[in-house]
Amino acid sequence: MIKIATFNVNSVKARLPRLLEWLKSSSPDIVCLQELKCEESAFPFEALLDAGYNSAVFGQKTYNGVAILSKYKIEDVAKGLPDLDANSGIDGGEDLQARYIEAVISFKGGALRIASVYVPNGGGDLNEGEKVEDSKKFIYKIKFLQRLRAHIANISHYDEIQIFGGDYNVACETIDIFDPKKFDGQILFHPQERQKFREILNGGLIDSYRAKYPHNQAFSWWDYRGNSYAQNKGARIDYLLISPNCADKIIDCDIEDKNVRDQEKASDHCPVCLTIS
DNA sequence: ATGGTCGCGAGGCGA
Repeated sequence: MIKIATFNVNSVKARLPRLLEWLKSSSPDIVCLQELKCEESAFPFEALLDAGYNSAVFGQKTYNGVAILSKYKIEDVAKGLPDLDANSGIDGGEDLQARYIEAVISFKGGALRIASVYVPNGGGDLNEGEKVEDSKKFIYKIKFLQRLRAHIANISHYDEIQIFGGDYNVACETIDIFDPKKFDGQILFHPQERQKFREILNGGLIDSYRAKYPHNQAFSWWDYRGNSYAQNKGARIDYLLISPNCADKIIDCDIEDKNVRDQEKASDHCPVCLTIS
């Protein structure tokens, strides 16, 4: 058995005590982290090594930043999505935002490819009369999802288990957001981003939590504002997407908000976990 | 309620 998790920590430095507590209680083997909000040089490698985890880090000052933690050796680390579309128009063709890291992890009985993904939020203030789907940030989000889908397709022929864990900033279906009518056309639940997310699933990846629990409503993120967690006004935007060859290996999936999201100095996200045989 | 609350870094941006 191997336990894999994804957790948007909203600053790894601010969250370090909470992260270490959770690692101890949950004891995942592999963790995808997002929103480190620090450069690699400031990442708490030693504290995590003391807790039993190796780290591979793609950092960035102030914003973004992704990492992979593992009790096992981390190999073949790749940072950033390959620029598969020369006309992506992102920072002149090269994406300078640290939103994707991928590696191979070997353990007793096998190996898997793991990616930590931080899809752009795509929201924010709009210019006068501007629609969500016309904003620069939203267009960047859609392009990122397209690039991610293309990369997943390009490596889908490998003979290995593949897991793409992360904050996708998209609630997939109406069950995945607390007020789907209110959020229809808004960020996190706009038809265009839901379509792009669905294209990734239709490309062959499986939403492991939904596969295990087809009808459960469970959220992985609650806004800091408006006392949202206490009222359970959240969304399921953090996913562990798995390759089809892993579908029959699912033992359990958990969204671990208890003793995490309700703590003092909590992230606005909670960990999502998957145990496979 | 065009608000609200975090984190970063030192004013405003991003989420």
